[in-house]
Amino acid sequence: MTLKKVVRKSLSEAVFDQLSEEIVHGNMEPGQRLPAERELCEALGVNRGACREALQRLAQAGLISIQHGGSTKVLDYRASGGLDLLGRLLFRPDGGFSIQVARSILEMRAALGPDIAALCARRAKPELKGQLREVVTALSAAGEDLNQRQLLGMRFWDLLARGSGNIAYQLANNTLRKTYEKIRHVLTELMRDELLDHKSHQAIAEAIFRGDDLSAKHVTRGLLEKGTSRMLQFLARFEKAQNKESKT
Amino acid sequence: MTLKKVVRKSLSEAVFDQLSEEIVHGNMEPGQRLPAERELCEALGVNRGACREALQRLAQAGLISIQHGGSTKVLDYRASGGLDLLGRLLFRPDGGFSIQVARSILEMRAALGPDIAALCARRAKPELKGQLREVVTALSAAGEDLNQRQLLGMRFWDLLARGSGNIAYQLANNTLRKTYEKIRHVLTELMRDELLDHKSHQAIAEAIFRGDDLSAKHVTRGLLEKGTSRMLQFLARFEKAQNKESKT
DNA sequence: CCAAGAAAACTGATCATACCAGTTGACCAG
DNA sequence: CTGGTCAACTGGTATGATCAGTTTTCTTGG
Repeated sequence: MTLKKVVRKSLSEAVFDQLSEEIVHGNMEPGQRLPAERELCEALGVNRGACREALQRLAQAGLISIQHGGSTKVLDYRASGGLDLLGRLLFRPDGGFSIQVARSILEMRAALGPDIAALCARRAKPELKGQLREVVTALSAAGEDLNQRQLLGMRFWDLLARGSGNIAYQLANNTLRKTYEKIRHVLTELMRDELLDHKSHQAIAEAIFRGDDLSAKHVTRGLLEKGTSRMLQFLARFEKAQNKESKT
Repeated sequence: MTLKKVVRKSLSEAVFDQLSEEIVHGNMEPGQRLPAERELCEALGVNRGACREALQRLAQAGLISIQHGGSTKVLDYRASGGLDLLGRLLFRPDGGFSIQVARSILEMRAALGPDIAALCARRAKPELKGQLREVVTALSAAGEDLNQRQLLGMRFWDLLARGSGNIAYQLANNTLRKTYEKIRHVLTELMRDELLDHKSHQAIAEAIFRGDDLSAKHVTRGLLEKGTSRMLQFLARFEKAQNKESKT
């Protein structure tokens, strides 16, 4: 039996979810006016405070623009949204996930990963190296437990991002991790090869231990490119099938 | 005469700014309890609604964790913050900016840029190529007007990110652009060489026009590495001077 | 004395209502 | 056509009450 954490949603969060979903996947055009707060909260059956909290959050996410006295307008999320939108974009209303967004994430990962590893090799402090060693040890002990390997993989990348001394990488990694956590269970089998490639993970760690940035970058690139191309290949086939299906 | 847009801040935004500044640059430890809403709004002299709006936004930014019934706790922004934190991290309380954060941003830009250009060369549609051509034309007409070249440069990168067909790059670019807009005026002279390197910009555009991804990547890497290393060099000198100063 | 359970105190969540403040657009005088 | 006035609309602030969870404290039965 696997127990799942009960999610309790506040009203403002429910409103936020509904509106952002409507903006991202619905039929709201950029520039379109949102109903006035008083109308909106009446239509949604919630008090104005909850409604305002949601609207403020939407504005922070770059999905709407609020102007005192004027009306609230929908923005083009592609031009003003932040990286945290990835999670919402990835999942489609029908329950599946967007292949285009998944590809985007994989490409970004492949572009950043090697540089993160290289910087980590150059800058990591002894304490972090120790933690990294523990993760590698745990990885070699995890055997073929793919779920466990995914969790350790996240920790692996968290450490690399931290060790890179690059705060932008750390923050981007935070966002990507949050997105990954939501989708990793459907990717488990697809990532099998990458997850089981213990040799690469070990080689990256060892390159970092000895401060060999070039080697760290090179091995990381190999690991990610192999995993990425494999997943992209699969996604492309999947996409084709999906298109064919949607044409019927 | 240069007119600057008047900024009007709402109460909730002021509270948000103050608290996030306190968390990021102040002395609040992760795990520390925030005062209860009722105390907080009294201490700040604002109503509870404004206070709650700010707290909800802080939670969305990954700076605090709110729990119904329990108390609100400060999180470790390095482990849970999103990329939009960059802007706040970049600027220090004393008015200057953090060299470490600036370096991070430059490194990220250097890692992403070449891949963005390559993907754009592979995927850009005719319409986007047309817009890109206009920007390049405008750049060649801008002469040595560095301010104008900065603006066109932003547009240049916006187009590349959009043309890459990679939504993650677009969203990351949005965040980086927002940060850049806040600091670009102090970087103008420092970026002189990069801004005036019209040859590289033109070469990137032309590589994109003919779908030559490898060339686009290569030229972009050259442009960014040159600009980055120059700025990093300067920042390193600056950092040294700053350290020396802080020791006295 | 201790552990289980009830009660109290505390915290965030929701609600209703009133009023303040900025924007917009229609209208009118010059 | 310009500038000003005013009414209607929109978001912002304020207050006070109540609901709903969590944490702490205290009681109680063993």
